[in-house]
Amino acid sequence: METPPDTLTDTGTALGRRERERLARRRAMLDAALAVFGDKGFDGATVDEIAERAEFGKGTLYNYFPGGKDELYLTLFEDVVVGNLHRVVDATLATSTFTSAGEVRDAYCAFVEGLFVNFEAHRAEHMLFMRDGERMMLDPDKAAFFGDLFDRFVERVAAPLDVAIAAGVVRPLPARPVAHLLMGTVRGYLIADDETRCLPKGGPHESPFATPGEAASFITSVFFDGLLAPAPASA
Amino acid sequence: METPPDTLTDTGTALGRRERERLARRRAMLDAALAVFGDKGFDGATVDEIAERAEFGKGTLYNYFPGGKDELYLTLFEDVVVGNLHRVVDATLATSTFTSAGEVRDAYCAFVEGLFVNFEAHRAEHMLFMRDGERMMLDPDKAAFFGDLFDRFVERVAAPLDVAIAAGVVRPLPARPVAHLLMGTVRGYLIADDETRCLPKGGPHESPFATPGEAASFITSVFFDGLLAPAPASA
DNA sequence: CAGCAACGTGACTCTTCGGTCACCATCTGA
DNA sequence: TCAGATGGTGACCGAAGAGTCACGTTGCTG
Repeated sequence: METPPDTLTDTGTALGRRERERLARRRAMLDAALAVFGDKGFDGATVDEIAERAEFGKGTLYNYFPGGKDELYLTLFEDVVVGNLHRVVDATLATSTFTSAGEVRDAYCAFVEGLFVNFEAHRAEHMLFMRDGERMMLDPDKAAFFGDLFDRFVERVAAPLDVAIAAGVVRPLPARPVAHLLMGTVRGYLIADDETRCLPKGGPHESPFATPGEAASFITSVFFDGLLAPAPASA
Repeated sequence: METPPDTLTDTGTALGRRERERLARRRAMLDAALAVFGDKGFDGATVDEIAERAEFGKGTLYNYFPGGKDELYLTLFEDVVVGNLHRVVDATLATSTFTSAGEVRDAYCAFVEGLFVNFEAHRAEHMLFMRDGERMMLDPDKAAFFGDLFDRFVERVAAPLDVAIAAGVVRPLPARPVAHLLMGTVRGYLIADDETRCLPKGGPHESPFATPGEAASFITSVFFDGLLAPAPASA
């Protein structure tokens, strides 16, 4: 399963022991940061807690990440977006050719389900993205960085739609706005779903969908088939 | 235009001068808090800045809002949700009866457009909601408060759908999840749209829709008609 | 084993910010 | 005009947290 030299995950190949240990420590710090950020959000997290969780002194942490809190966050953020989200696209949308409506629907349904499943499996990472990404965009320097990452991702979601539109199986709507809308919808759904999690069980807040698959086909159904009842020809 | 004694906006009627001044000051503090929260977010805002902007001493502010920052925020939040959002529902969805697909579509299109217009007009308030509402939900005490407000709102968005479903003009999907989805979508759209605002003009991030009306009919079109091309009977 | 370099460490500093309170202004009523 | 109440004020306090640095430890080299 040799992952390509993605970010800083690689610990396997023939590096000196020194270097390997260094990378392992770096990794441990990122893991700890992820857990804490995911739990408390960016502002709520403290460098002390991250260091403690990683079982290192705070100074050590600054040796590895001179940029401190920000650098930790940005590194993780890039990991999440390029890592998880693109992996889901790869698995569901990358190789599609789309000659029938069913194919498009299925592909995007799988895509949305993939996002949900991935979200379940990497809740902390995604909460980072959901909760704090917004605020980061306000910083003019960082805005370009985040905008770029997100755009590249949306582009990959939109491209198959262009194919489907060209094939005439999807209405000729502007593909990028549709992709944006789909992502916004998924994001909105996940946030709402996450919010219910903090509330007392059994209340009116319970999510109506038991599995990611059900939630995904619900969204897909709305997006692809629309809300309106088909023309009442067969009354 | 006598608004009902909504929250704390009422300054008109026959109260003693003392009381009127008191309310006016309170109002000024809330306005200042709104501006600062909207600009910097909850964590970024400081009580000092709010007090300064309201042109009062910090102590005075605590005389009026003993609960401090939290109380200011929660008061504003309730204002936004019960005020703005419910007003939009009142204006677009409240009196609908729905006997045709066109009526439903139009009503929800007007609703979404109303949200967009309202958002433009009250950007600061809504940024509050968008950016920090999420984080507030994490606090178990406050979660119930927010969940309730949001639920009451979603309920009002969902109810007309039930009518339309009963009338057979909308497919029998679960109305509350659909309403949730619609709100999530609008929220996602607004956030994405807001993000582009911080980026250099003219880049690839430009919003493709010039007016709230265009954006609203785009969303409505996707939601009601779906993405799929109609069956190619008339080729 | 001595000397040295590399590196982890956490106590410390410095800043920021939420919240308090003793003090003072102003207004009221006798 | 004076006493007392009402209420605004900002200097102050304590907590919290980001980032630093002089020190100690480890392990390599001659």
